[in-house]
Amino acid sequence: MTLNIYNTLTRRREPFESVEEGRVRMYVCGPTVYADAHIGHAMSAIVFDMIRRYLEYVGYEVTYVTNFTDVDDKIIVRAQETGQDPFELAQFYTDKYLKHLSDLNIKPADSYPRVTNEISNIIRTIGDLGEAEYAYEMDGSVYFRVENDDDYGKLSRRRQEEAVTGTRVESDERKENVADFALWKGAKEGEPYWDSPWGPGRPGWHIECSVMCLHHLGETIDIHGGGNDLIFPHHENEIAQSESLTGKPFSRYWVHNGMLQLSGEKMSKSVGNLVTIDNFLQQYSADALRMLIFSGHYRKPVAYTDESIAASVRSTARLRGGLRPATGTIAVGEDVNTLREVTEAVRSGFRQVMDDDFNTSAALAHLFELVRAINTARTAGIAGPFFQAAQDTLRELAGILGLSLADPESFEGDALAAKPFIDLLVSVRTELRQDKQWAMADKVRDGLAALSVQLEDSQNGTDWRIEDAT
RNA sequence: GGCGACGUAGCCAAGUGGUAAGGCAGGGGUCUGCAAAACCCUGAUCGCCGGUUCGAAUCCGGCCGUCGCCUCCA
Repeated sequence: MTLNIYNTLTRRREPFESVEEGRVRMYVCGPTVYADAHIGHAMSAIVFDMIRRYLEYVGYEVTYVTNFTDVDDKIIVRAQETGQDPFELAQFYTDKYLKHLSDLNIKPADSYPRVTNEISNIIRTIGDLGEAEYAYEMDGSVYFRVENDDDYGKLSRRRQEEAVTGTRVESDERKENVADFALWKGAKEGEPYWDSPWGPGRPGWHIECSVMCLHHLGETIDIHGGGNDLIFPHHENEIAQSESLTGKPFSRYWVHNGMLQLSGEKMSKSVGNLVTIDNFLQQYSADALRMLIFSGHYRKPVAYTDESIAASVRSTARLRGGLRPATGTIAVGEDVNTLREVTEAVRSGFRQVMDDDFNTSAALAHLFELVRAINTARTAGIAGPFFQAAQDTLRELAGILGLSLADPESFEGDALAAKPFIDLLVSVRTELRQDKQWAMADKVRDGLAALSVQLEDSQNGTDWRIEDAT
């Protein structure tokens, strides 16, 4: 079985082959840090985290780089509005975003380059582009000369003329061509700047990613990722810059995730229809968000609604239920063999569908199949190494999707503090039940349920767990 | 206007030529003092129209609808 990945560049699924055998270099466009990140940003980070984890699972050594755009127009505007220093503002949101990544169970990148740390490389690269006639200066700014790049538009499948007929692009600059874009922006009064051969200014948006890729990963990387709203102009322009400079393919595979939607349109800061990551995590678990995203395909849009997230919460709980401990002692026999077979089938099935452009939805279906087998086995009294192995497999495969399957109570301090009291109530209720005082026993149970503590009676006694909405 | 994606049961969603995975919700049942959890059973011919084919949700054409990009954007 080989991994196939849909490549935006060719609009086809292609067998995955990395430049260097056994190693994958991937770069994922990160956020511009000027405001709280929302769960649309989280979706992108989660999708590429899953891809990274899967690549590692199938044996690749992955070098994962994701950047921060920490100087740009929006940051400057925001800083002016709030009277803050733009660099402090960017630093604040960078730190916050890093915290979010960790809260969302996203594996740390190998490096997190920032534009402001790459200025000298950027200036040198712009200079090289200028020498090669791909760039020209005008009034202290430098532009990329699209006309000299003969395959410009190959990623977005757009021809230059078409960009012009859109007419929403109003360029009041005297660029040679309206499609030309800034590599270096001359600083206006009051804006942060760095000195350059073209005077004080700052990098354009696209050049940073080209330079950071080149600097941190090399001339040709394996996977370049981001949201599909970046295809044009951002990634198109990155290709133009990088390939004009090196003469080599910039990235072998271009991978783009679909947009997270709220009320029927793309969640975005400019529209204002957003749920911040902070907000989300106050109410739900990181697993629930992953479940929502992975229940569909990463390239398709995902609708965020009360109903869809509620369903994700429930299905996450179902998956987690597969990890409940064995209750019996049977370690051999036909039921054990069945469990073994299902475990193996699920393991290979999972891989097969993930190999097909990361079909997480089908992968989850396999996980649910395994959960059912485990639950059936538990009910049949199965325990021992094969029961353990089935649960380990569930944990491992869920882990590839970045699902922690952590019991919510384990990370809720309040629940931990309440534990002795709950245990006490449960033991009192057990005595009431032994005396067949059902009314009182039920009152205790209902009371606890109202406080989100769900009791479960079984032959081995009474279990309880926090039944929260996450 | 240009480029692109999508339209599958109440909801979410997989499935790229051979008679529709999975999850959530609902109904019935087993278990239980009752409940919860778990397990079993239960539902769709795939936006509409036409075409290709022995055979199409899957291919082609048209129409309708939704979304993305074309401007900052994960």
